[in-house]
Amino acid sequence: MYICFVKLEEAIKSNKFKNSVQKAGLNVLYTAWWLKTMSSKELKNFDLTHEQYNVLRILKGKHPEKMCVKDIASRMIEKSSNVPRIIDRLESKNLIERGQGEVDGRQTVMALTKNGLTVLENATVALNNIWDNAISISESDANDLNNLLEKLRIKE
Amino acid sequence: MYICFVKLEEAIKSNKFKNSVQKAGLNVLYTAWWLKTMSSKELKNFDLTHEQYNVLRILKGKHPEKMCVKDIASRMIEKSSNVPRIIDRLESKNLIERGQGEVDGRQTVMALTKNGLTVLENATVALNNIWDNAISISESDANDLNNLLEKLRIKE
DNA sequence: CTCTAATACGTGTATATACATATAAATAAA
DNA sequence: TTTATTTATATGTATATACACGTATTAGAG
Repeated sequence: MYICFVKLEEAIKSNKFKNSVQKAGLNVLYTAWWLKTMSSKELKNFDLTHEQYNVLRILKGKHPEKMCVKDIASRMIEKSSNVPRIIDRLESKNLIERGQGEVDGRQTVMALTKNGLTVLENATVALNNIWDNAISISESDANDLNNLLEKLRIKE
Repeated sequence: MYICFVKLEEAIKSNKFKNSVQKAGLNVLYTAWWLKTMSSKELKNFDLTHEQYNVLRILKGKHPEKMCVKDIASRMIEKSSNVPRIIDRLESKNLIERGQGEVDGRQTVMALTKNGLTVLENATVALNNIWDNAISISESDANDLNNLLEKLRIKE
């Protein structure tokens, strides 16, 4: 269904790793690329990019309350995302409504439109389906994976 | 030293996951972003992007033999990388030398320059240092992580 | 051998990342 | 209050991603 090499060695045609830690880093990068590619293909059916979907999903977390740019940015997976520009595109597609903050005049606040909520919900169903079908790992293994990834990121 | 939230819940300010599998997917995406950001900051000292470094590293694998665009592309971690344009930038910085393929006239073949090899080697030392210091996981845990990631990508 | 199809690469476009800088509003300091 | 500083967002630039399409060259069918 999707390009996917199970073995990292096959994916990048190399088996020269400094150690297992370096291999794990590259494996995380490759797996992330695979997940993003898979998701993006599905989201294309809804005329959404991965990042646009992410913003919509974050907005739904507070719906129908409005959120400001900063709050959205702090919830993004990729912290260096340029939220104002992602918002531009969502607004031009009438998926969100944007206005000036009333309490703080510097803020731009926004919320999902009715249309945005519908698109998000449909996209979510499709995306959940894809993930359920493509990711073949048990809940227990997923828990182990979560623990290992958080172990990897620990700062001393 | 670097922005890093150990717990995913903290990183994306959410604990509403459909299940552990979904959380693992998001965790992989966040960890990949963290690794890339960390690496890019270091590579900036060598005026290289993550992707440019990746191409140089691939070229070194065959050095001093020349490689064609297709061979490089097949070894990239992110398969949708636009290799010709990454090459443009490496050539303009005199890190690689590019020419027409002799056997197959359609091919563009290239190899590291002396300067490119030096830059790559220095960047590699710095990058290995960063990874050794920032990634706090044992070889044994790294092996488990590799197995789980490859399990996740298995197609039935 | 000629014509067609496949392949390798380059280029164009929309969107995103990463980061520097600008602008306007709010807060703090004098 | 007036000024200085911080904060929230917008904008600009270089590079990258994702993908469509164009072009030249090779390979294959007849």
